[in-house]
Amino acid sequence: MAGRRSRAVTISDVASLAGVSIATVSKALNGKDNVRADTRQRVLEAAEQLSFRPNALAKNLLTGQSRTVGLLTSDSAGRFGIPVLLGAENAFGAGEMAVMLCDARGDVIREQHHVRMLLSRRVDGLIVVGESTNPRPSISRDLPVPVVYAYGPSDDADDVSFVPDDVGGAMLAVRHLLATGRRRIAHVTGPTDYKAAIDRAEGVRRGLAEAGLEQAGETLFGAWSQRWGRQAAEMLLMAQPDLDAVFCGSDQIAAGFMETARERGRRLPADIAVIGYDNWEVLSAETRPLLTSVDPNLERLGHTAAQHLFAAIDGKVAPGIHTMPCRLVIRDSTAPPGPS
Amino acid sequence: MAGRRSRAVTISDVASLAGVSIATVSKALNGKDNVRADTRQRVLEAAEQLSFRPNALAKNLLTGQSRTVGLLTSDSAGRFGIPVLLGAENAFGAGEMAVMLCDARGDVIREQHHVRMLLSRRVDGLIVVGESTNPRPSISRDLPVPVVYAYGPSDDADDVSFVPDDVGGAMLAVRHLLATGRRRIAHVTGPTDYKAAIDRAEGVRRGLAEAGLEQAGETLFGAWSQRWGRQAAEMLLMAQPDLDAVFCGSDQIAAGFMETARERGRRLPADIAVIGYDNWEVLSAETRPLLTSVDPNLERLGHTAAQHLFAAIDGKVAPGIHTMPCRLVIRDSTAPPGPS
DNA sequence: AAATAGAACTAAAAGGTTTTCGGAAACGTA
DNA sequence: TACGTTTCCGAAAACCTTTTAGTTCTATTT
Repeated sequence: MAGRRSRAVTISDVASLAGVSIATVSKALNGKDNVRADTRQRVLEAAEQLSFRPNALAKNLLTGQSRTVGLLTSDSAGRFGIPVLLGAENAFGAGEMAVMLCDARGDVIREQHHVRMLLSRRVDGLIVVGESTNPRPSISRDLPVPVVYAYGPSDDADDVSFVPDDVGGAMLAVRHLLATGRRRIAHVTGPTDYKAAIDRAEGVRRGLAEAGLEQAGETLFGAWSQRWGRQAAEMLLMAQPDLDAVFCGSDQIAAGFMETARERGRRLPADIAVIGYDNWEVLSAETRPLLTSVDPNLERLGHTAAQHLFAAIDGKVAPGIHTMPCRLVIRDSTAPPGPS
Repeated sequence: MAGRRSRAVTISDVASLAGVSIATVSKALNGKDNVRADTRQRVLEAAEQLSFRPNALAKNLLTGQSRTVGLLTSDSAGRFGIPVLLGAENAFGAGEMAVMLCDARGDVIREQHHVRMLLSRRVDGLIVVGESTNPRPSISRDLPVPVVYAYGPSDDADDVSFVPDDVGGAMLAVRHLLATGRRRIAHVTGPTDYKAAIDRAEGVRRGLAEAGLEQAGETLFGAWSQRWGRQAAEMLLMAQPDLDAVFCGSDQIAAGFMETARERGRRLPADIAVIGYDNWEVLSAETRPLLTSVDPNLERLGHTAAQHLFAAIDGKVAPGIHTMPCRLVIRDSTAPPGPS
């Protein structure tokens, strides 16, 4: 066990041991000029011997920058926050930046509390991760540091937001279905109070319009759950017996749909092709057949958000809502009907 | 947008505005004695007016404590790390503690890098979250701060580790199956190189031994996936036609098992009861019937780990591996066979 | 040998806060 | 008035590092 509360070793300790001034130690350790090679060597050895680590607190106090950003999330489950965090950490990684993670659990009070705490620690910037793609109240007003919104955009057009291109993602899916010969395409998605559901439905409309086709029935709005997928399958298979493809608004819906479709004797993907959304490997890599899915590229989104936060810290701001392209991960559930 | 690089307001600004010394401001703001009520009021108003936030960097430099802990995780997906993080954040929350999250992605070099970075920032302690319950190399040697291991224990018995009680969790499951009248119980679980799989199998053995019963066939070790659950179901239903319960080592395995069992015409839970492990709501709340599952209580584990880290920071260490009890979440998949 | 240029090094200040200690004011008592 | 006691306030030190401006050393040139 650790915990010896022995006073931490400081730059002066290194200086005494090496027999030089602290200024020289600082320069030697930071690779600055005007230090003789053998002196630098002596300092390095002394530092090594004492296992000296410069106190970042002191350095940061001096420079006024903490080399830290706050990541404020609301989705405790981490479904969307985590990939963004990973991307951000990746972008910062090499640069010795640290991420302080705070989960507000959808509570405004807690969020304000966290913001205050982060500000008093002098974070250099903030990334706010929404729990959905619905716009959320801005917190940037009167904050002394730049803020970047990821996944859920700010409702203030002057803020910088990065969101996945749900319309484009849905179009990718539809185009792929059309390219593999499907023509009677239905769409099952989540609740109407999710912008993601509305956007994806719009993408379907546009994708089909491009090809001069009609959607097979109205978009079915429900929930993001597997259960709704099963329920929608019952309805669709009954109402539209000649359906040859379904684009689902989430992998969960798709998993549910496929389960019921199989039970009802439809061959997948021969009779009906299925595409999901989110490319949540837990599901998409476990369905039968393996599920083709739209991947919103969240890790890249986080990466980009972090890079832009960097730029904003340096004063280069690019306000507005930036939509980030999705990509389609093609698996077995959309193989062409084929002769097999 | 924010980003005005106006010099941050300091305690001196407040002092000037209130017409007192900075010492008085400090005392007034921190609720110390020896400051007259009206003076304190004046200071508070001045601070409010300038929206002054004390610079935590300066305070921490002085006290030598950063009121920050590092959370080092290896499971990028966050499957286990996140609940632990939430629990830890909860435990710290009120106390103005902050969490710096670092993901090492299973890379030793990256881990060391992160540890160095955290130490130079003078974190008060470290929580290390393993990616499995297998013991992992200790990092506590020669670290100047206390370390607590969560989920994956340290291989050094002098360290403090908190792990879920997998043996006990499995016993809970078996006892529940026995209590609902099941007698021919099989066990399907993950790969043998996971301690979790071994432990749960051991729990099954003990649970059945308590009741003087034999396990229905050998434990089937495979993978943690749904696919393996389906495969195991094929084998089990063939080899042991009179099976009346299956305890699965993960919810994914259970979901796969149930899917195939249904396809093979078994009525669930009438013919066969099923229990999963992890209580991963994404799955357990979506299976048909809803899945009874052992919940390893990870959030509580994280909470406890954080509390003990606190204690360790204050010098109270309790070395050893502490196993934390699981709880059984009973849903429909284990309803008694009943007359219905 | 002296002068000079350049390299190598150091003293000191700065950054914002808390805390200690000494001093001043206010008040009561003799 | 003189003195003691509280009560309140402020000056200054401490935390640890980086940077600036200045000082000392070394080597080269005259």
